[in-house]
Parts: sequence; C-alpha cells; structure tokens
Amino acid sequence: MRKGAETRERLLSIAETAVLAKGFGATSIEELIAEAEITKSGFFYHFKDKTELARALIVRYLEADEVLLDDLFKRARELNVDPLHSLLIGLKLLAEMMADLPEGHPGCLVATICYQERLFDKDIHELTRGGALAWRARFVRVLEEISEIYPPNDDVDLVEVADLISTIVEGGIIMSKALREPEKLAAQVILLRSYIKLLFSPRPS
Amino acid sequence: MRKGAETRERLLSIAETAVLAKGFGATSIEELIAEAEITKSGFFYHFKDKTELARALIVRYLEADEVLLDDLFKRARELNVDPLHSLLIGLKLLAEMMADLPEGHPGCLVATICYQERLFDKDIHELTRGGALAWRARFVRVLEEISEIYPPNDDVDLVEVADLISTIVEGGIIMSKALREPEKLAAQVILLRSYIKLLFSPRPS
DNA sequence: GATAAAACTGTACCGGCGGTACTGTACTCG
DNA sequence: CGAGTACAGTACCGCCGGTACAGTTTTATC
Repeated sequence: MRKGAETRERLLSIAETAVLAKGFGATSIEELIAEAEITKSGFFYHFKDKTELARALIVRYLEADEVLLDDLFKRARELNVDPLHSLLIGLKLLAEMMADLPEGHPGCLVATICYQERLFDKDIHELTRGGALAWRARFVRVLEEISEIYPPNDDVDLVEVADLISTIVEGGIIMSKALREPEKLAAQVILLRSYIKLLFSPRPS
Repeated sequence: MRKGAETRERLLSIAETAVLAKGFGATSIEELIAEAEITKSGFFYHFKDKTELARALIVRYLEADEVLLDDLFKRARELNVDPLHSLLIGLKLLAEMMADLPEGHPGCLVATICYQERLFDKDIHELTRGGALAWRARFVRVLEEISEIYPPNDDVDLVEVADLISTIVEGGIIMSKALREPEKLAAQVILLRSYIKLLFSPRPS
C-alpha cells in the first residue's frame, strides 16, 4: 500500500519530466519503465493506459501548483497588508522563484496539453481549463480589492488583467526556452509587475 | 518541377496543422500521406526523413510570419508618423487579426518545438531562436525611437519590453486554448497596448 | 518528338512501441 | 494464516518510422 504509492509517484515524476521535454505522444511507456526500473506489467498495474497516466499527471501538477501559489501569496500578504503592495511583493517573490531555477523553468503541463489537444479527451481539457480558471479567480479577487482603493489609470477589464498574469508566465516560459535565456521568465514577470504598478499607482496630480 | 513544389507545399500545410494539433512526435507520416493522397515513397522523395520535414516546417513558418508582420506594421506606419501611435495602431491591427480567426489561433510552431526540445537537433533550435530574436529586433528598434520622444514612466529595459510582445502573443495563444476562449488572445494583446500606452504617455503634471 | 530529369508508385522488410491478456509470486497488513 | 497489494514474466498483435530499391508516369527542354 505504501510502497505502491511511492512507485506511482516515481513514475509520475519521471513521466512529467519526459512529457515536458518531448511531448506526450513522443514519450514511450518503455522509456518510463526503464528509468523507473520496473516492468511493463508494473506500469499497467498503476495506470490502465496512457490516458490515465496523463490524467494523473495534470491532477498532480495542478494540486502542487495550487499549494505553491497559496503559500507564496500568503507570505506576500503577511509582508504588507495593502493589497496592491502585497500583490507587487507576491509577483517579486514569484519572479525570484522562477529565477532560482538554474536550468530554467521545466515547462507547464497545461501548455503541453494545449499544444497537443487532439491527444487528449474532453475530460483532461476540462482539468486544464479548471487550472487556468483557478489562477484567474485567485487574482481577480485581489485585483478587485486593489481597484477599490486605487482606481486604475486605464479602462481595463480586471478579468483580463488577472489572465495577463497567466499569459505572461506561460509566454515567459516559452520565450525562455526559445531564446535559451533562463532569466527571461523572471524578467518578464518583473515587467508585469511594472504594469500593475503603473496601472494602479496614483498619478501625481 | 512545378508540380513537385506544389505537392511539397500541400504536405507542409497538412503537416503544420497536424503538428500544431497533436505535437510532432504524435504526428505520423502515414496520416500525412493519407490526407495528401500520395504514397510513402512520395513523402520520402520530398523529405529524406521526419527531421527534414520539421526543418522545412519552421523555415516556412518563420518566413510567412516575417512577411505578415512586415506588412502589418508597414500599414500602421502609414497611418501615423509618430512612432508611439504607429506602434499602438500596429498592436490594434495585430489584435484585430487575431480576433478574425474564428476557430482561434492555430498555434505557434516555435512554441510547439520549445515544448518538445528533445525531439529536435541544435540546428532547428537555432532557427526558432532566430525567429524570437527577429521579433525582438523589430520591436526594439521602434521602442528606442519612441523612448527618444516619450521618456518611459518606469525604469524598464527596452529589450524586455520588446520581448514582452512575443511573450504575450505566445502566452495568449496558450490561454485561448486552455480556456477555450478564442477571443482571449486578442484581448491580451489589447492589454499589452494599454501597458505601452501607460509606459510612454506623458503624465499630466 | 526524342530525351532526360523530376516526381512519383509499388513492394517488401525491419525493429520499436502501445496495448492486451493471462499466469505467477513476493510482500504485507489485519 | 489468508487476502489483497504490488508487482514480474511471457507471449502476442498491429501500427509506425525508416530503409531499400526497382519500376513508371509526368514534365521541361532542346
């Protein structure tokens, strides 16, 4: 029972790395079991087919993601009660976290799945959509709180601004990879911070 | 000679659609030749292996991309001589173009390749990097021109701002797909426009 | 209208992979 | 001690990428 869960975890870890590096379709079960040092039977004991592996991968990924962001923005909240400054601190912490990945961000599973739509069923797409909506909900809440205190300097939809955070993280990951500049992601998050600052900071009048 | 190029083009078109929808590794040569109505021998006459298909795909993609952007920002330039307003118009045209894709943006080949690094050789990665750098160069030029007239309202690196454009397009495509909201991409580009506006517009003092 | 090159088709084969099916077995928890 | 858990072993199927190579039709060119 305990050992089973451990093997499953190891399989998922190996699979996640492989999928982010080569895509889901190009990741063979054989290479996974070779690295995990188990047999094919062992694999199919844990996952009835490749689709179930995919489902388990995203569920695990989204859960870890949520825990990570919860923690990060809770810390940011503790450092400053003002919602705007708390968000700005949170974005700085986020950028620092990204910058601390020496090999660069390994990639986002949601993005991989979106770029291989036809390989996955509606079920899995619903999960990735849920992940994106969770980010949106998290930041819309904060942005509304901010805009009540600091009226925005431009006529923008707060839902769009919330989604911009996801957009820049996803885009930043790709740009980091494309340019082979691991620091790019953090730098783009800092630029997002600059936008939030300009958007909500009271103008000198 | 003429007919050969035509078949090659048809193959590339079919392959591009398939790769963007399923990833490179999951795209089989068999399905491509089935849709193109040729035989396997025909395929290998045009491309000596799958890797050469990949190379031809990006080269074609990047060339088309360049032509498209050249045209778009040339039109923007003709509508307004001021570099800031010209860029803002250009971004609006870009957003409109994105919004005109009824099924949403089909996806960016550079992103697909980045998310399947291990499948491609250094050669191909150099091509995608070149594509990203071309976008950067294009916009850095304009941004420098702008900042000479309108000093930026925040201390930002213009290279980062230039890369932000690519970041938001790449991220916007993913968010459009993840949320299944085709309009998302255009909306995020418009938000980028809002940032450029806030960054360079003279503050009322 | 002959000729050569271009643009394929046809056939046959290899090894790897996803997936299925079923049997056997070591470990472990109650 | 017995029942489930967590695998290992073996055998097999069909699809796919890739190779090899011979044959055939189409097309441009002189």
